[in-house]
Amino acid sequence: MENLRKHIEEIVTLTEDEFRQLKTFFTVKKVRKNQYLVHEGDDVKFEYLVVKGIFKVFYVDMDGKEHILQFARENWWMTDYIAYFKQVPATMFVECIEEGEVLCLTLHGREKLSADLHKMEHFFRVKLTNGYVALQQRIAMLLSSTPQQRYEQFSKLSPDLLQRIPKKLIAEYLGVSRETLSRLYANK
Amino acid sequence: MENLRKHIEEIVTLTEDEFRQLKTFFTVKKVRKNQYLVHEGDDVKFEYLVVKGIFKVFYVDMDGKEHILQFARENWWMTDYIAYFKQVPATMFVECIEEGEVLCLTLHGREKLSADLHKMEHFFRVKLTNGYVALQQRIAMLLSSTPQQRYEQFSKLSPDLLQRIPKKLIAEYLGVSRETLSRLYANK
DNA sequence: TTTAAAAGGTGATTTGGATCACATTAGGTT
DNA sequence: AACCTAATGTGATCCAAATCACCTTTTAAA
Repeated sequence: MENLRKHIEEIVTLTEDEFRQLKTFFTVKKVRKNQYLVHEGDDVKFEYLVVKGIFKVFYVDMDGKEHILQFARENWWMTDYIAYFKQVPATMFVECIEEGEVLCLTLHGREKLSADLHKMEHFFRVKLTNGYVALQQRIAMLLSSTPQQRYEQFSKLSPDLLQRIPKKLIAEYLGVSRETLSRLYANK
Repeated sequence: MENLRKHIEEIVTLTEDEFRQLKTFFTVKKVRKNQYLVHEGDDVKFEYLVVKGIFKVFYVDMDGKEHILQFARENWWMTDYIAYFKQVPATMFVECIEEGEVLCLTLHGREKLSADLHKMEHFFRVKLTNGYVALQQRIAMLLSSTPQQRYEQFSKLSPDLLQRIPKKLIAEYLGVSRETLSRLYANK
């Protein structure tokens, strides 16, 4: 919960009272490797703030292939947002890659916090703004760049992930085959 | 300005006073076909709410090819959000496809409105939430679907655009070549 | 109404990656 | 340590879509 306060106060400052009120909306959950937080078909009750560990948000297409929408780590928020916001069954999975801990927040909690505390509505808006921009950049990348460029961009942005997680997953994130990715860094 | 009120009140209700205050932040601008609202390299002062007309948000890659991030029409918001939010030079263009009219809002105006009126912060958060979800769905599409499926999805979502704008632009939006797109609907 | 330019269609050719098929290595488990 | 499974690298083959080239049709402009 200490992290939570620090995380939020990167954007807005909270009084003791506000924080006391706020934290009642969050619950802590430890997660082991390979454990699912969200499974396709689920009714998605929570979004998660990662305190520790690494997670992937992915879906399985009609051919059974996995595609990763997001890697999440410390201080990242994640869930199947389509299901969470629209209150429809999940089409995605959220799975733990490296064991860790998350804070869980219900949609009701999120909306209550936003309504009660203007500050928190601001916090969520800023977060969404950043997320929106990041997604647009990802779309730009998917529309125009070659596997080579995608790989280079990824290694610049997340050099550590490159080491810590299987290359197969990186391929699923970049939208190239495992084999092609492998040949890329062989090439230089 | 009538549209503006209606548009905002789809999400929050405003008092007369609030609306009077709010509308001072917007300016009207008529736009002709082929006119640019944002040009690569620009300092992006505004985001735009489309009142009338059709617009495209695109960028030009290193090979000189255009890629369309967004089509915008009545009641859509648009700009080069990366440049607008981060206050860096534009890497994108916003160009008018069918003449129309937009309402312009500065980043300062947006932030002021959000700070002064909790309602408006809520409005923008809800809008961003929807936008975020839409972008995620677009990424999912780009990661997994075939040109065929992209075309079908697009014609389901925007059958009218299919008629009103050049197929070349649709190809640039879907991330397939003009020729491939042409052969797709020849096929059925 | 003529002329030019943009949009659209379609065959032929090329090609970047996907796919397939193995071999090798690294990790994890009992 | 032995065993099994996951991760990775790499050659060979294949294929969907890009590219190239050109023609027809539509639209807009002079």
